[in-house]
Amino acid sequence: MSKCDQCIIRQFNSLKALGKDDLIRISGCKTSRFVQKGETLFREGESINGIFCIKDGVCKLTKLSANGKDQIVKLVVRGDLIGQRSLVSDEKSNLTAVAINDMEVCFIPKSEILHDLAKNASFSLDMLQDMAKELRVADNIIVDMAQKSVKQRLADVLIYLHETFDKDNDGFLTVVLSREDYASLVGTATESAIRILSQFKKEGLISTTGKHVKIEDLEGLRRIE
Amino acid sequence: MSKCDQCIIRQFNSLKALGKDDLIRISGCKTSRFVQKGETLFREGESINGIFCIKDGVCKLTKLSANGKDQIVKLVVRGDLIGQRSLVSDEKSNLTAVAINDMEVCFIPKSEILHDLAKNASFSLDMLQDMAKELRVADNIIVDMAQKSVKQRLADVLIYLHETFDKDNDGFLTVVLSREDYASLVGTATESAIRILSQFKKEGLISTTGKHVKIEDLEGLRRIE
DNA sequence: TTATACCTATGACAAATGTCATAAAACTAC
DNA sequence: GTAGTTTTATGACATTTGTCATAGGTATAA
Repeated sequence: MSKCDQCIIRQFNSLKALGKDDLIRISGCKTSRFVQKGETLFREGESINGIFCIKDGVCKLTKLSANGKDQIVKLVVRGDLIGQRSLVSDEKSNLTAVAINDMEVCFIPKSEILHDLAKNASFSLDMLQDMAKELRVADNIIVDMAQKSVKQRLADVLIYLHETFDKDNDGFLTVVLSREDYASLVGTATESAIRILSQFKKEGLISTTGKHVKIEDLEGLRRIE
Repeated sequence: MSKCDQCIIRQFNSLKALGKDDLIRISGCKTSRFVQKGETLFREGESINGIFCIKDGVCKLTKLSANGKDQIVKLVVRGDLIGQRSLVSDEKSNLTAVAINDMEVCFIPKSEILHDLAKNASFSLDMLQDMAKELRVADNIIVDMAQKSVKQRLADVLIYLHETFDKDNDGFLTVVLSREDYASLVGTATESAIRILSQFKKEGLISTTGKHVKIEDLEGLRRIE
């Protein structure tokens, strides 16, 4: 089993604030797990009792809305932690996590993390900063949802994907989302997402092959209004 | 000048986690301030360099959207703290704060709070929990913005106001918002908000006199879809 | 490979929401 | 109180978005 203190992933999240001895202690009780594409990591309403550290892959955090549709609240990528909120507020998860890729995740039980939160001020400050950042992003999403058109939001998502994820040799995004996922990210009907993506394709802003998407004209997407 | 350790307001926020000696130290450097209705506490992009504790009154936190409209992200009430995010992430404010009522606020400079964050684990844990809660609320708002109709969102806002704020002798809400504020809270055009409020009035769900609103049929509002 | 299920695409239409114009009401300053 | 200004109200219409139906593609497993 790999050790946390030798894991480069932790450089990308709050775990970097921990010292070597803490990391070794955590190594001893963490579990590692492979999650297949489409598999559910945890569901809304479940107690997670720990945090997940994403070693590889991508997953979507969704929330069931009043009308029965799942809405994607956030994409979580390699290096991110999930479950901090439920951990510190000692509540059940408000979100469902589903793998979009094959993933590799580590799970650190609650007690270990709480131990560090209570003892290590720089660790809890780091986590506080992380949450502050998430909150700022959430504020931006709220405003965008309220004020931007579906077309703009979809363009934003494409720009975000382009800036966040790798491309293959032909320039296609390595994250492959269904049209339903795109719809769920921007909060619209699947048909609307399909229609707008078709339009973007016609306008030469993107190209698609099946579910694979390539951004052809980033500046054009930025100009969408 | 009143002392923090004798202030009941702190029971409602993270400051309750501080001990008497810390509170007395803070008392010594805090400032107290009256803010008139309509006055701006701080603007998006400014450095706040501390946190505000709302002793009395209500204010709106808004964010300028790409299309130039102000969107209300949150209402902040008596007992709430503002500025924690910018404080811990050491960034300029991402929101503008404008008083909706006459307010009384205390301002605690950054250095004092950081001192406590670094030293007092239960204080920083409390603040962490507070932010976790805000984040959960933000997730809910994102989903609502994406999935609910304007009418539903406006009904939600009315229910929220009814549950959060006091009523006068005739049952009217003591918070008085302009139609523009209502529109900005749900993310719609002012005319749309006016139209829907008129409709609610016709249906007997609310009654209005000028800007004053009274919820007449809470259950009816909950049934809106 | 083929059958099957699922996903994508598109048209037609309905419903929701935004925009512009204008009038009435409410608020403010004098 | 009155004049002037802002806010609220409402109609008419344009635009956006959602819904339903249906057809064609694509992936997957036996």
